[in-house]
Amino acid sequence: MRLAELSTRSGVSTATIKYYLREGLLHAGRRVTATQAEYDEGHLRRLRLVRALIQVGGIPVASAREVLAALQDGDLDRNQRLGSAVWALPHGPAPDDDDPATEVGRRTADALLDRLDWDYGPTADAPAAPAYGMLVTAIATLSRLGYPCSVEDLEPYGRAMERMAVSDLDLVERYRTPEEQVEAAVALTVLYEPVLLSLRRLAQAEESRRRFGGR
Amino acid sequence: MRLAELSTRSGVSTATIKYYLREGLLHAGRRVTATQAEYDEGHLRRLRLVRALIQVGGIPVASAREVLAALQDGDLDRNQRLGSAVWALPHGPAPDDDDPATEVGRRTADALLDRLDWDYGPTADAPAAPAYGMLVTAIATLSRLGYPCSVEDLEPYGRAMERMAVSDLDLVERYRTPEEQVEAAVALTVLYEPVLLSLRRLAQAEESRRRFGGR
DNA sequence: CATGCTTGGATAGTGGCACTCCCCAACGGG
DNA sequence: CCCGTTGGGGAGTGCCACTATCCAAGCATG
Repeated sequence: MRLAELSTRSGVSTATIKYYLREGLLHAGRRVTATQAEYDEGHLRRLRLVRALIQVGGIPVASAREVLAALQDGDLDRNQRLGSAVWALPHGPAPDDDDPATEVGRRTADALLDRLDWDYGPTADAPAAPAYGMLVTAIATLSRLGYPCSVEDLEPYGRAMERMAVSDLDLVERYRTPEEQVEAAVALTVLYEPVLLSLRRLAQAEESRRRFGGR
Repeated sequence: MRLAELSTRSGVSTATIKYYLREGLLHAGRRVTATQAEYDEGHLRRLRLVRALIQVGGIPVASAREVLAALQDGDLDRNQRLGSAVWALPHGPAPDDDDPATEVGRRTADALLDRLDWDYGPTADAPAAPAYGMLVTAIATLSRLGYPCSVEDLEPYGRAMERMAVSDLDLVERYRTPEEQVEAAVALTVLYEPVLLSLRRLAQAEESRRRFGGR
């Protein structure tokens, strides 16, 4: 199909598609002549994924490019590809080690990961995952504002996420090829985030209504 | 204290503080002379909250202003204030009703909220909560990409969020005054989001490692 | 009281990001 | 042959979160 058809079928303007082509989020179509190119269903599928990551998942174009590059890096195995894709997702400001609250955050995070028996914190031979820094920063910020969150407060959240991860991976394993699995993992990681956050806000509203009354 | 001291104590540049004052995120200091103003601990506290919401919570300045305005709206009771504060948080693009996938999303969301026995969906007399639209959009996007998520898939996530909401509200009720409670609720809603998301990513990495091996 | 630094307020400018507009040369159907 | 359409590419736009500059009014010191 031509660019114009890719545009109407995806609902993305040709200008934006050309922008994504330039930015490397979409690979070029098969060149038919010097001035025309042919796109296929793969392009349409990829374009829909890109839009979903950017618009619904809210991730920046540059991060999306890295995530997608990791998806199809033939040099990596399945677990590594998944790791580097998630690694490329935005993860907020790094912990500020000049701030004393960061020390609290780091200790709490380490104790929590230890309690949960996960091993993605910093070690001698591997750098900490970006999500680890994100966790430290968030705990530090809460403590700076005077809302301490202890390991005991956090452990149930960790356990809940552990159960979700199991069902996420179950879902991923329904797909046969590693390519499909890695793409599914990325899509589920990013697109379940708004699902979780909206459910949390709805649950809070519901619980607040139950406790404090009214609507 | 003077603006300069507020700046050093908060770690925020005077230029940025002046910007927040202009944008109404921080109320003006007590005017001492025509060209000098005095700030207090309340300003420092508010400034730290603003920075946390914007930098760690990632919410835009305009949304932060609305959230903070809701916090101190004396005309509302506790539940309403909490509701309108959370209402003002960013919630992504609204569902696109021209897209057939939105219909799927809406039906799934309605069935889910019904199953969970929550009542924050759209009704005859009240508009849907923004988080409802966020949920519909996310489910619709997943289904458009070919990742259907059924009510059965989502219910456990909803239940998990229900339990989190209970412990969130328990934490909020530790505070005595309604002002403190509402501020705590907003801070916990926003700042636990990165905690949850980072724990989820770490849990996924851990589970992926367990299933697929390696590190 | 003169001088020179600081303070707070206002206005304009900066850099990054995600597009979006416009032009051009090359097709290609009638 | 000719005129509308296509793809490529660079420049421009609008928004956002600051940030730099300017100015008049303090205050501090000699």
